[in-house]
Amino acid sequence: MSEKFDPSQADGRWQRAWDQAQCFAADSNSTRPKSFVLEMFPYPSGRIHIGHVRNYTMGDVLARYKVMTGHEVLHPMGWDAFGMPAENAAIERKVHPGEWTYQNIANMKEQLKRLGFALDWTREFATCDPEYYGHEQALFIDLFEAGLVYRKESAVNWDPVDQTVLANEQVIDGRGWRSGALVEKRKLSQWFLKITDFAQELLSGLDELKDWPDKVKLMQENWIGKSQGLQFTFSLSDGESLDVYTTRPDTIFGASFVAVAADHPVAQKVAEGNAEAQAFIEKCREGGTTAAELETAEKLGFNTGITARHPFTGQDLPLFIANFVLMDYGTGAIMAVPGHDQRDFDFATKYGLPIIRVVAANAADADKPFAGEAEAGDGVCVNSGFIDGMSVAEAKAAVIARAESEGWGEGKTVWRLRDWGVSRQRYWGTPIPFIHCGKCGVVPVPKDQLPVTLPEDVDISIPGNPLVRHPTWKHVNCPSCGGEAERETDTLDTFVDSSWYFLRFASQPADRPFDPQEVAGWMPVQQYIGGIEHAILHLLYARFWTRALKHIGQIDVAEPFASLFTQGMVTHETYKAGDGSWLSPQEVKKEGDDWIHIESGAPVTAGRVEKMSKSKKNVVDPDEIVAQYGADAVRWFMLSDSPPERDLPWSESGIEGCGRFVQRLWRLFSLYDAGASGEDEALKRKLHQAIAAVGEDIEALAFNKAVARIYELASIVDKAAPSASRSEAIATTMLLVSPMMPHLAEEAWHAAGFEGLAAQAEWPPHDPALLVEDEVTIAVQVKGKLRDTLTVSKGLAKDELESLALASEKVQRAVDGAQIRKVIVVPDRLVNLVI
RNA sequence: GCUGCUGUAGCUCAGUGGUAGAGCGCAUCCUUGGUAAGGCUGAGGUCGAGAGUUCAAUUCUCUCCAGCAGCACCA
Repeated sequence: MSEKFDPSQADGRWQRAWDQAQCFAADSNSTRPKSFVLEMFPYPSGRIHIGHVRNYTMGDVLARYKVMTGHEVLHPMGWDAFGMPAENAAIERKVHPGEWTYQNIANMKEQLKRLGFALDWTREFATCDPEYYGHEQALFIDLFEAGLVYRKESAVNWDPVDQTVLANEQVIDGRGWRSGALVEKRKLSQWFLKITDFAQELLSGLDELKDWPDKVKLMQENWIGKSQGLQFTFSLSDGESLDVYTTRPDTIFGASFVAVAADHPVAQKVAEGNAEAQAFIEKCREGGTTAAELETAEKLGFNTGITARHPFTGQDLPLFIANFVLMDYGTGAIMAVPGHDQRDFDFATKYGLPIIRVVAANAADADKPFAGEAEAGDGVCVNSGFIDGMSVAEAKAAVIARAESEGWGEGKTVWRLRDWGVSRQRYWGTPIPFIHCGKCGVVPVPKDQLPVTLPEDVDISIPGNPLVRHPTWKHVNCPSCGGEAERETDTLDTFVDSSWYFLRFASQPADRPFDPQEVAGWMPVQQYIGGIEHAILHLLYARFWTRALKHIGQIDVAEPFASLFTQGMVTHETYKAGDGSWLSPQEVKKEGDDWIHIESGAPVTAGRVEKMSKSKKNVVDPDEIVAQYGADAVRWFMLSDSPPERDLPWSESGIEGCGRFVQRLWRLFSLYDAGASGEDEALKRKLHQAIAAVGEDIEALAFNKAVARIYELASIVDKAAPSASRSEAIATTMLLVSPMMPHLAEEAWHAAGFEGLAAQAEWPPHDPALLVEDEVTIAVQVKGKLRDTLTVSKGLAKDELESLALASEKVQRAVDGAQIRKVIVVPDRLVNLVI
């Protein structure tokens, strides 16, 4: 064995060996238990960043561990390759988006390979491969035929300069993020997926996801936003009627006014003959919608002069147009109960409207005044006619029942979730496979004509969708009547591409999207790992697609990801110069307690530890550190220190320490001696405890704990005297670190003379009998304070422990002749003398 | 405002109803043919604050404080 481990030549050598042995190609026909380990596939932006390295290292350790514990593992990798950055790059660099994308994929694949990930590259694909998106088009048509896809006029953000629709996130302060043009609301015919049909399923399905973080489930629950209440109709004084929705029908007797949104038809009608109302509506529209603005925005209203008749009391309630009522939730109109809703309370206070108590802690408090704010809590109904004395829950049911029997309202469930608009007026996406015919309407492209591919000869540098202005692409004959027709020129939201890619990883027939049998063998994904930023959209869409495909009978699994893990970010310190510009960590140094700029000597502000980003200059390039320290040290660092779900602060000393530990293990491994003899019982126990603990930690994704165990084991083995037991411990340690430091493990395994690859070796079994110590240390306390310890054999009887404790000189001194009132003996743990 | 998570050594984190731990960092010493390094030894903790339960609380319960994150005029 050489004296140092040299990653620069060992890493590549073992990576090639794994390739040649096809170690990580998944066999769908294997009889072993199957395990599908998946990390969220990357967008091919050009370079792997450190967050990818952390994400994929975690999945890799689990995948390698699963291989070693006898599983047939599917651990694939691919590319979420459609999207806007490719179009932007095309504009900036005058290259075709496809060329740019595939070049990035080639580069990033090389980077991933240098990290030694145990990936099945035979199943690699990019979502921009016509083969992949062709199957996606087929699935889209299937969903259309099942009634889960429809078209509807919908208001979109339209950038008049770039001639495109923008996502909400791309509109900043009302302007297009790139053009800076004022964004217009435009009505366009858009494609939608009926995710709302699955709202209840997606909500109740969360309960079955035992191995998902509560945080993510809660976020999805909020997003789906189920609320139950009463929708009912007010008769208005102008002869019309108005529907309102409330989740608090129990407070209906406390309603003192009615309010509609500025965009509500009732408000529009009032504005027709009333300039003042018109001006008020305009003012409402100007209001911002950010959280901060909402926090401080004053409640404003306009009294229409119309009144609404209360269904129970017959009272005439004034009807306001109010800025805090939203058109797109419920019916866009509310009954306002100032006593029990803070917004209504603020409004009523401002406009001098009655504030009536209808819920109180008990009947005696029926006329208790309000303490300056609304009371939203539970209690009993008061001042409320026939529901007086009922609990809030009883009253809700009673009011709904009465409304239904009298025919002026009904119990209703309202969802915050909206149908998913998937139309994008973009080039670099999956073409929506439909044809518009003047005679036949919207006709799906016949499946034998799929894929509908993107034309290559496009000029993307001028604004607008190149598919629209392409000379020939959109002109086709109607598949139904044969007449002249036009292709749909919208492409699909890229979230569609990532909503079913795991199925394509599991099964890749040429003639259909996937094979249901094969999918059944692999799905659901046993462990999915990715960033928390996808907690809602991607994970909800993927759950929806899976359920939709089950609904139309294509697969038999309802939830795609049995277990989800959201890993933390990699962070780094930030530094700012006096002029506010960011400095990289290489440009600064610490002098005493202050930071200074190395070049100029000027003082520098050490900023927060933040997510690595180019703009803040606190990035570390994976390639550079792999070249410097080797893949194993980098992988080890990604796993050590922080728990995987928390942020990991990058540090120079940390990676150096990891590099040293790799060498330290190498020296330890070089002590392996097949001919050593002699038993070391104590070492054996430590070894078997470590085997069990490391395995448990990896299965629980507690990688930092597994790392700590290995540090501990390495110290113990290092200090042990040579023996057959020590050699066994050294060889076993090679296997224990193999999932985390696979290159070092292979090199040592090979140098020690073992056959085969460490990556394919069996995970060392542990002997449960060796997990318990045969000697234990007993604490001896006097009045709960530790006075002495005793080392005794395990399982010693209580009375023997007691007499041993009393015999202790230190204990006698502490007792100091006092009378012992009680003795507490916990076998194998302690003796406590109470005096 | 609502919801969730986190407070243990200088830093990053394990852990436990009964003796407070690891890595890094720091200090001392040794090695100077493992050397842009290796090793020995060591210092360092009111386990966020307070109260309760208990023979015994860092651990269980409650209250509070601080930090982080998500959601939010959702009727």
